[in-house]
Amino acid sequence: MASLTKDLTAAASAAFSAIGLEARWGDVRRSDKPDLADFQCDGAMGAAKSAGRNPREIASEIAEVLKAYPAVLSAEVAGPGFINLRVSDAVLSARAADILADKDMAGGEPAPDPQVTVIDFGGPNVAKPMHVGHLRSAVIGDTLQRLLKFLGDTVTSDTHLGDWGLQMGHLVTELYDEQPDLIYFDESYTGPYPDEPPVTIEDLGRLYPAASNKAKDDPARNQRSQNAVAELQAGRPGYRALLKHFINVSVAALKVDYAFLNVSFDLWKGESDVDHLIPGLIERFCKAGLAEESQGALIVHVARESDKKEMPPVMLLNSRGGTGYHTTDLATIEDRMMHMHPTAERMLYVVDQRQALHFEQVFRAAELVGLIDEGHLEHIGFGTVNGPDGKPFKTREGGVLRLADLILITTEAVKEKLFREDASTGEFIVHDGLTRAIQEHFSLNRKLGRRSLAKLYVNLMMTFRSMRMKDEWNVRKTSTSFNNIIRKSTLKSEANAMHYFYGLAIDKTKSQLIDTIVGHLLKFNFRALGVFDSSRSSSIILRRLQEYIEELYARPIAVAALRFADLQNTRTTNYVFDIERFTSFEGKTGPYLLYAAVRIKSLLRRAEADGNAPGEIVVGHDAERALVLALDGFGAALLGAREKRMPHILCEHVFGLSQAFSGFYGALPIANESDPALRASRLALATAVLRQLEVGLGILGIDVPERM
RNA sequence: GCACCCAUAGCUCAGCUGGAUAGAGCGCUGCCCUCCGAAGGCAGAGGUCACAGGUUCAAAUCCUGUUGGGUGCACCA
Repeated sequence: MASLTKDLTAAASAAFSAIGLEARWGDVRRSDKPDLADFQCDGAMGAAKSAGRNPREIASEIAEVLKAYPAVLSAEVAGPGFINLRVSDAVLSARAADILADKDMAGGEPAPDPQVTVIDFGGPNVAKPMHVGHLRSAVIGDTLQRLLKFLGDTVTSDTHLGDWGLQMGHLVTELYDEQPDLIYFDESYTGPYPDEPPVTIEDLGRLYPAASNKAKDDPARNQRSQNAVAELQAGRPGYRALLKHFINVSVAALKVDYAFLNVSFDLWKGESDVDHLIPGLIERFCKAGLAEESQGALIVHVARESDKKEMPPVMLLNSRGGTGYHTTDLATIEDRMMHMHPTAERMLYVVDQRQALHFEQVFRAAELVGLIDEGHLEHIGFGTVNGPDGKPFKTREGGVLRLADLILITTEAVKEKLFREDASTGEFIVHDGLTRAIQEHFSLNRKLGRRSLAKLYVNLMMTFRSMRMKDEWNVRKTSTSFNNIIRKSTLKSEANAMHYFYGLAIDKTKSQLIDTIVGHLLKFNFRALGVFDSSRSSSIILRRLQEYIEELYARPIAVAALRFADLQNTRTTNYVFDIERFTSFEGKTGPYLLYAAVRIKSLLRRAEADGNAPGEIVVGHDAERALVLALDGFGAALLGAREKRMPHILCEHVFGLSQAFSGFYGALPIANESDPALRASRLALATAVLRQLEVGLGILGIDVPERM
């Protein structure tokens, strides 16, 4: 069964056709006014205009036809010619059951026109570390690949590394200046070259800016890099071997950041991979009579008579005989069209909006020379990530923010949110979910009773005390009251201190102990662990705690925060990066959505433990109706997001669904409902919501943990 | 200079193949935990949709112009 929206649209379209009007007027959507209707159709007014008839008359004719349709409970004409539709509770119940039964798509529908599609991520540059700008390409591109695959497209994703230009020349020459004796620079050497890379990722990060800065105001230095590129592109073996090392070292580092963000690729190709295709490609342009020489370069004119804007030519070869990204992009298109199985039908380039002109040029050139049919290359541009000043995000020092650092500060911001401090006692109140999660985590693996927790607490306090005494941490970072306690003169003796802390521990419950321990660890960012004797059992427990909090708890939240923050914005506009807002557990954020899903999981766990199973869905209450109507919109959201290549459409749906669930949850008992039939029905509804939420979030690259 | 994008609530943003009283989040005000995770819910205040014309029964949405902001314009990719 298709979605209700789709069914009703089909019915209305048929009704319009039946009275000799265009079917397109039958478009039905969710009603703007939930008190008046479930759905509405506004087509009568448009149809009336083009047919020269009375809109209300047409609307009532259509409404009459729709009334006979089994799914329609009522069809009323309102205002100038709106048709308000209501569907019965039985229809909503059936639709909900359908969605619940749909294990594969959770109520979505496959695309009507699946295609073999390549997604090009407009590659990170091998010479430069990934920065905030790459967040967008990674996250948007990855979401599109998940979305298209989910809807039935055959997708191949390719990082398309930037590994082929002046940047490589800079790396080669700067490395030469540092280590001229490396075997790679010996022209008489014929190989083989060592397997071990001569540089680390840190070296790359240092070499490129160094060379780039020097080259800026030293033309001779720049010339050296350009010459090195020419030699590299001409195939000098030592340089080729270096290139390979640079790429490998860089890719290894990139994989770490991408893995954190849940981003993966089918192909890790780069510009250098199509080098061998370039001579043939140039030949092809020449034979077609498209290439011409201009100012020492070989160019292709792509301007058209109808162009309003200036359209610079594509440069196949620069005046030094080198190739830039125009040429490699074209060669890459050729490569994909010739060598992919099945043959690519469409290519999406997920690259900064500022590259729009470049892609228009390349697309035109590709179409001119017949590499691909017109309209099958799409630039999926996106806006910049801005700082609070509304300008592209910069660090305090004015440099670009590295993606790795962005991930780090996001994770730290999440950890900050996991506890608050009671100002009067200096005790920590850790987020309820984390306490629960830890309790469960430890109870699964080992018995961690109140007694051992108390011991752990005392050990930790004693460690803090000794650190404090040695001034090993910044006093300002310590809470005032805790600082006061530790500085009490009576605690100067170790024996007294231990006695005192045991006293405190005895008064605490198990979860208070956990909160205090975890709060201190979060507050001091686990620094205390470093001074623990690693052989002590408390140290092992604390380390496992740290691992648990960081890997299994903070990380999923940070990923959700980061990905959702980026994806919920309209792809094409710039957005302001506000870490506090994104990591907030309140509002339209990743963490909120996770919370919504986790709460359902918790609910269902409880019901299961009580022996209560989901059953037949019987919709009755308004909150239930609203929830099913929200579920019904999934398919349209997915298809809309695919058609427009706009992930925020899916974000809107997922957020709206969790809001609808919260309304349902607040209005009605679910696991606590005493009537068994109602309870079973609501549990089934909750199950359907959870599934769709998990599927939707999964497409956004966000995994839902069991607890948070 | 030329071109493209943007301007909607105090803030951050949806809505833009024209449709009813322009939506959401944050913030603000008030209620709701002996009850399933209150990181929640419900209710409320808050808007000349930058400005001026035009098309239309109907404009935040389409057209023209103005102002203000961003971006790009062949040898870095």
